[in-house]
Amino acid sequence: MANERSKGVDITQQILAHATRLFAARGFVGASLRDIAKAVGIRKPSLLYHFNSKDDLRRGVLASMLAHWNEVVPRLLKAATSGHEQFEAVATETLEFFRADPDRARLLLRELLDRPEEMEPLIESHVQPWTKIICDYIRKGQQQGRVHADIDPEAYIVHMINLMVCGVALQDSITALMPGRPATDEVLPERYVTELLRVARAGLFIDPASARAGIDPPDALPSGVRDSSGDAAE
Amino acid sequence: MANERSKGVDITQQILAHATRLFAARGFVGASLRDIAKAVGIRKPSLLYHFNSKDDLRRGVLASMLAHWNEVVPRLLKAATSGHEQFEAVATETLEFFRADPDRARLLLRELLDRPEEMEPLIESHVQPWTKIICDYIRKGQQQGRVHADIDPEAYIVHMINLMVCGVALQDSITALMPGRPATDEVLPERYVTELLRVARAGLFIDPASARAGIDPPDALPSGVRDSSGDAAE
DNA sequence: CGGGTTGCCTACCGAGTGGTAGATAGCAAC
DNA sequence: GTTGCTATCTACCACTCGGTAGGCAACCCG
Repeated sequence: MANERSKGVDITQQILAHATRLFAARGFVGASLRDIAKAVGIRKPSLLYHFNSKDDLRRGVLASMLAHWNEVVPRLLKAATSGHEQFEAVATETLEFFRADPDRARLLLRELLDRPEEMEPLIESHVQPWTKIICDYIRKGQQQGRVHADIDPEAYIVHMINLMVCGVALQDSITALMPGRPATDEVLPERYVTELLRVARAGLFIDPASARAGIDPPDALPSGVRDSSGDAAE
Repeated sequence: MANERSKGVDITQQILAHATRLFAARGFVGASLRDIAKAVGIRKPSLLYHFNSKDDLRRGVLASMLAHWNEVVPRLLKAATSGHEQFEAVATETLEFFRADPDRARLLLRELLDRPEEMEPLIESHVQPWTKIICDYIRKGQQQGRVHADIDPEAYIVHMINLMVCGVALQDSITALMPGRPATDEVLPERYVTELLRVARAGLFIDPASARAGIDPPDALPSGVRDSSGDAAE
């Protein structure tokens, strides 16, 4: 046993991976340390050698997810400040972060339900700054007349995040609402995310085609107010 | 029922109420029978006299919620078939069902995460019929040119349900993203739901003002006709 | 070589879990 | 009174939980 002491993957990373999967699937209290250790292929005390307590493991799993999030942040920042297709880039980049591993969405969702007061500072530090940037983007679009004037930017962003996180977390179970599941298991998720992005665009842009053109990043506003025929704000 | 010989309120209903609250707050495994019994004011074996097992109690809680849902169904049906403001009525009626008791949303969300295969038939039987009705409504609106042609009706509905359920379930924790929380605790939820309904309208209607006018309910056109170029954009 | 560290193990602990057995008290009908 | 039913209780059960104690083998470094 233990011939391969220097296995290719760090045992700590293996523990984090399996813990993430089981926490996401069964919840924190529902996934026992024994089960996690068994999934890794070790005994429970060995697991507790790497993480001092179950709660320590939970924080490690959370930190691991946030570390992955921080990896995509540079691309997100670049996309948010680039000249074109800002909306498309930011939205799809964020969505793909969760789609790449739906356990991230499920884990985040469970933690928000179980420990909202503990998640609040994490949310504020990791995504609050983004909301400000996107709010500026939206308000600029409103000045240019490309974005609905009656948007509440902060609330809009919260709803879009909600849509992405919960949409991915519940994708398997909630698509039971959509008919034609048999034989279309491949294309259904695509329909699902395509419509999600369409809703996001339609909720933002007066002319959805503007989503691809983007909003002029420079502070100038030469583009005239286009097609503001029926502004039915409340 | 309503014999009222023992107590003013049926003890079974008290158990269901407290179990709903604790299951929603801590999850099924996180809420113990002792805690639920203590909340009611009885001992654990007394609770197990009314519900044969913890799983029996869980099914009872679920059945209780579905019973409440069935109470609003007639209003929903009336709203969906009335001549005007169909969209507004159905959307707000559904949203208010969860807003009236956010534990319903949290409970539903947790069950979808914990037991998706068990929730699937419940979803199909209780909300699948509604999606068909609303899909017809959307397709009719597309024929009339009031609704975006590139909507995927089934997917759109799933996203709106997702938005309402998860939006209410996470309202307290997710609004941490929105600044200005202090001193505005009263108006923030209103901003939140107002924007939610705005997103739903904007995702549906080409001219959001149509939401209040509604779509002509009489079948002016044969409903079998599909739109001409309804393929979703990529 | 020998001590120290690392990583994993078996065996065990107290606490808490869902669930059961059986006694008790109130009440209604005969 | 007696019987029977309902609803609650105390006491207890087997089991699982997170966590600890201590031993053991393999490595690193002097």
